[in-house]
Amino acid sequence: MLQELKEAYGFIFEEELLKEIEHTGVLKFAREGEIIMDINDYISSMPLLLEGAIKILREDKEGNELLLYFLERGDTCALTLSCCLGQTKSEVRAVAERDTRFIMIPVSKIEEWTAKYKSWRNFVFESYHSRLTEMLETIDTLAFMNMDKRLLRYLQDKAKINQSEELQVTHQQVAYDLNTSRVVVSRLLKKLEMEGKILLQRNSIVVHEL
Amino acid sequence: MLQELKEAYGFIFEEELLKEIEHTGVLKFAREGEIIMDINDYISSMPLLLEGAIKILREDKEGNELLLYFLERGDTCALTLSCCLGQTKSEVRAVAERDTRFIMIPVSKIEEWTAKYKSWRNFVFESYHSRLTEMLETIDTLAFMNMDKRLLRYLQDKAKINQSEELQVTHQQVAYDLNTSRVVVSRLLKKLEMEGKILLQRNSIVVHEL
DNA sequence: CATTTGCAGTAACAAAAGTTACAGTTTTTT
DNA sequence: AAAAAACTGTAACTTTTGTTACTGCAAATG
Repeated sequence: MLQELKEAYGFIFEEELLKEIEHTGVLKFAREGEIIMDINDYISSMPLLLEGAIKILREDKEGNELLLYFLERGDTCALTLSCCLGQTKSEVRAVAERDTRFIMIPVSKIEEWTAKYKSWRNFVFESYHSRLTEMLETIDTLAFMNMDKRLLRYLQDKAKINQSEELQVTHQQVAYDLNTSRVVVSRLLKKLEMEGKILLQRNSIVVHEL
Repeated sequence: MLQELKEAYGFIFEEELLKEIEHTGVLKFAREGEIIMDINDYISSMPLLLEGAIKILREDKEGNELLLYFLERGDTCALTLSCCLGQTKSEVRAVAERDTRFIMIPVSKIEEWTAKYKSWRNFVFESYHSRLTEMLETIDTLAFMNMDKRLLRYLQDKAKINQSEELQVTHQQVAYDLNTSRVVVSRLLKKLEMEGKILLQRNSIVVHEL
């Protein structure tokens, strides 16, 4: 585990903290599609991503979903952090976007390290900053962009996070993430294909403009 | 200043910290409508609200605006905090919703107190939590609600923050906050009036359901 | 191999939101 | 007092998004 830890966090944390993480953290693994954390779950530990990617979703009372953002190696979820420290339930759902490896850190250590290590404090604040920024970007897309732009942006983000131009998704899955309908997605995808920005295949979308 | 400080923050901060705040903080005053902090401003201090209310806005490249949330007594802006600590430019605009009194705390002290006072650490984390929660609510309204619901919710929030059922606003001002057009606002306001939820007058809207 | 299921394409229509234009007020300015 | 500016209401129309329904095709299943 130490080797993997160093690759993802060696540049931010000092040797001693890495050792502590290795010692107290619990290594976990989630298969693609697995729900790592759900809405209303009580959270008592936070994840440090080693490999893979996680998508964070919001849901309303009717069960409509919306993708908030992706997490990748070196990230943690500030919303989870916030839940941990405030002893509240999770406001979001975390789903493995790909097969994912991560380390879970218990709340007690989070607080302890905040007092003990400056690098950890910085990491925590940095995480809050990143997540706030990503939430702002999400708000931007919702408030200022039409569905066609949102869709293209989504495809580009997803391609980046999966490190592949070819996305193995159905139109329905895309529709869920964007909280719209399958028909709307099919329609706009066709338009994007006409414009030469993507290529449509059965169960897969190839994104050209990255 | 101490008296005012105690009223707003006496229950959260210990005596010693209150004294430090009184000593290093700079008391400021902003008239209704005044821009307290703008997009791309470099931020080196964070505000603690004593009296009044501030609205936080987002803007895109075309100049379209969107209200994110309100701050009131006892609040601080986690986005500002985040900017301070990360030495980055402001991502949002802060405008005095009413005449407002607040204390500005320089970055150096923010960091110093984070190490020194547990109550301050809690306050900082609590602020992050509140702001993340409010951003999530903003996202909910954008992603899951139609304009009529968003409008009613906006009016209720605004009435609450201004501690008055009667809002002195024009339809155009409402339209700016919700990033829609004046005509749409007028149309939906009329519908809300028909449903008995509000009363329309020139330059003012009376909100019944709170 | 026949059947069922899941996926994509598209038409036709409905609802929500945005746009343009103009009229009738009230308020402010000159 | 007359003119200009600001505010609201509304009609008519467009664009965007959502919904329903049906088709054809591919993949999975028995």
